[in-house]
Amino acid sequence: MYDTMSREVKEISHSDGKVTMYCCGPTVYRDAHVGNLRTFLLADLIARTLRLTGLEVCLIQNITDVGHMADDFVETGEDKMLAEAKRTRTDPFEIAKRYESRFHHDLKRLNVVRADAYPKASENMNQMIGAIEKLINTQHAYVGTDGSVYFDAASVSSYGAISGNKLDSLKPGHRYEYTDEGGKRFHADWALWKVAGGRTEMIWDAPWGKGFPGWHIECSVMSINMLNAHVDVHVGGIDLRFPHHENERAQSNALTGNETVDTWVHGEHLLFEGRKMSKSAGNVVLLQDVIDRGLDPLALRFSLLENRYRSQMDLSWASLEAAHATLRRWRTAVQSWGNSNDLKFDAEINSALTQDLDTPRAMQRLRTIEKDASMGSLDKRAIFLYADQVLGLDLDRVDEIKPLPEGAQALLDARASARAAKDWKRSDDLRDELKELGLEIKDGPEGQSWSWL
RNA sequence: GGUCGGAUGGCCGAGAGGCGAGGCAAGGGACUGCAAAUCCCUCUACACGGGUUCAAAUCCCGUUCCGACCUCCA
Repeated sequence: MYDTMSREVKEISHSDGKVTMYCCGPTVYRDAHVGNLRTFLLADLIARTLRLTGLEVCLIQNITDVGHMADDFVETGEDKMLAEAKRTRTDPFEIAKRYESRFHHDLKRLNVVRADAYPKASENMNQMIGAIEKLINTQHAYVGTDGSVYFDAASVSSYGAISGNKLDSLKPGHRYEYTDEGGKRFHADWALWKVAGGRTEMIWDAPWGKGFPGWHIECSVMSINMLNAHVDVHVGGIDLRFPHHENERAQSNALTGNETVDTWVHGEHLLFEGRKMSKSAGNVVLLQDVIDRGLDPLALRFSLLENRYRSQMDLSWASLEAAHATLRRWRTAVQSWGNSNDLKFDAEINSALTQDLDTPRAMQRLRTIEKDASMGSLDKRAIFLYADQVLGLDLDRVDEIKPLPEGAQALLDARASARAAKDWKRSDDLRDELKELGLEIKDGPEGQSWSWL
């Protein structure tokens, strides 16, 4: 995989065949949109590919339910969680709980294999406080003049290694007006613990007074605690490269005394119809929107697989519809190739996936196999099923046998007789009626057949 | 200003120095009572200017344009 820090494609490390993975998860104050899901899918694809090669994977994905945007408290006036809570007049923990369960629901619909654990910031408060104390004791952090605790960026000499940002060039003034937050010694320092100030909700007791943790510390603490202080692969969106991962790296290395993360993998952004997804552009697309259009949620997965994770990708309804059509065609084909559950190793698919996760090449290989007249059906099916272990498109899915809606059978029979009598008008009308019940009618040489729309 | 990516046919998009990915859309055909589905065919491109090479979409230099990140973000 391509490592953002060394800027090269490198082998994933492991110890005794076990790979530890960490993926920065969602802040649960709203639904994850399809762009967020692209990053979560990336972690899934890496984990599945590693497992395909026989490695054992332990994946941890955090859930931020407190503290996000704490650094920005002064500028925006509100924490995202609390703002949403206030807007909907709901307890902030209720909001977190609701969106957390929706997050899991979306992942399931996208066939993302569950992580081994989903630790929450709010449930790791003591560990975070302990880590902050340790950072203070080792001179990496200090209590600022406002009572909050800050990390001393300059105390980690290699700060900036991931993003290429140097402390000097981070000097304020280029794009943003520097707003003095008051308590810091140095502009690049960031908060580990914010004292509550006027805030009354989502605050905890700590040696420095009631308050809440900074956003970056949770990932350091959870990854170190749950993965035995070493992360082989760390996954996240490209925008987290700086400052989140830069700060996380500084904290983690200060806590463990060595390079905690071996490979930093960043997924590029997903655009929708040419523009970055944002509320103001009005082009935020949720998985539910895809489903509401009558598309299989896995059509989204299909579309995402057709692009490299390191490239910006432009998604559109046209590409989702194309993916949906091909997905259906593949499932029909796989079904027509038999019902064996055999898997067949394919060198090209294997090398495409294991060399920096080249999913488009794997998909292209499947298209070639689909058309290859010299290959037998059983082999085709076995290779498709082999690839599906990573692609996760449910290629062997057989449409569930739902009972026919009431009256549908009578309509089908009536249409069969109408066709026999060459009463085309009536036949077409009946076809329309059946369509409204969700049945698609196809006339073939052996008479009519139907399938679910 | 700093750092990093891009630029490929109507559209989306792979490209590993040398027999032109693929998909979508469109047009034509086969099959159909019609439709749908399926199959066949057609449309053949690499931002611009130099360079290296027998050979460049691919490597090098320059130019133009676009995007991302640079204390909100997946």
